[in-house]
Amino acid sequence: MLQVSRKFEYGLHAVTYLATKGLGRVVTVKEMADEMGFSQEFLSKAMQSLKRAGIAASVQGVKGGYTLGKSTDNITVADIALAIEGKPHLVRCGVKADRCEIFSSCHHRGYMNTLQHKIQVLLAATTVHSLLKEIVG
Amino acid sequence: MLQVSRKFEYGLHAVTYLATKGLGRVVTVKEMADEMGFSQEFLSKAMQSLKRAGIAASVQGVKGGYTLGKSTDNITVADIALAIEGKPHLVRCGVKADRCEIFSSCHHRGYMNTLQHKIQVLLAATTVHSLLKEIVG
DNA sequence: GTTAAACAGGACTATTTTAACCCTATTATC
DNA sequence: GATAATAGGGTTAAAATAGTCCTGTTTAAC
Repeated sequence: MLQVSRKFEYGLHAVTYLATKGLGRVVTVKEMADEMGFSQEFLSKAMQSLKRAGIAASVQGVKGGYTLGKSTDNITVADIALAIEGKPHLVRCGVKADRCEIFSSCHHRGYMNTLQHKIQVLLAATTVHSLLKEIVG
Repeated sequence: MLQVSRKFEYGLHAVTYLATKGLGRVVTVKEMADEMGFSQEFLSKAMQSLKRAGIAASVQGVKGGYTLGKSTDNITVADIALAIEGKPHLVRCGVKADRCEIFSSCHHRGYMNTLQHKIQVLLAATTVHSLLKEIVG
């Protein structure tokens, strides 16, 4: 519970990997998957999500691959989470009200929403740039 | 992702329900399940977890049931989460290192740990007492 | 212009986790 | 002793996640 998905972990690793390679360098999914030791196909899905969100940019064709789509101080952990997992919903009723048996009488929706918002703020407070400093430093 | 489990939701509702009934009143699982409209058996498991953690107290036998085990300002949302879901692990390597393919070369463990800690602080900042004020007010 | 290396993405399968249920104790009241 | 409750182990069912497969498209190199 309250665990990040593997796809998100993959995506985060990929973004920092791209970042350390510099903006110019085009990196293939194969290279990243080999380097980091996880499924190429699955990482590929994560990259596609990141691309759609503008966090990564892709080059198609033979010499193709991915680069970052924005500067590292313009990408937050929250952006990556949103790109890969969509809007967060701490509780079920956030996804669909009918997933909650007691939607109409629920007392916690207010609290849960502010809690979710605070977690969001936490994620948005870290940019890839600041993450990198931790890694290098 | 980053969603609270149903068992936790049940537990939280149960705790606030008990709290509104007052410390003296012994409430059966059946009553709570009926009132809140969810599975009696499953809620029962949540109550057992809460009891083991001292958040709820139980009375066995015919007139038995549950009451709160502590005062409402002595129970935080973090306590309930811990009682029901155990120690939180935002990332897999927190559960078992061998669940992570790149444990030794991972760059994010530090960040993930502080992030988890901050979420923990967030949950610990809300007591059942303060939750109740929101509900009544 | 054909080939090959890469991304794009839909559809499917497998695995894991979560939720729910069943059944048998045990406890205590009447 | 009957009954109404908690206690809890074990099993099944459902849902979410992770991973695979396959086919198409793009483009560089030959």
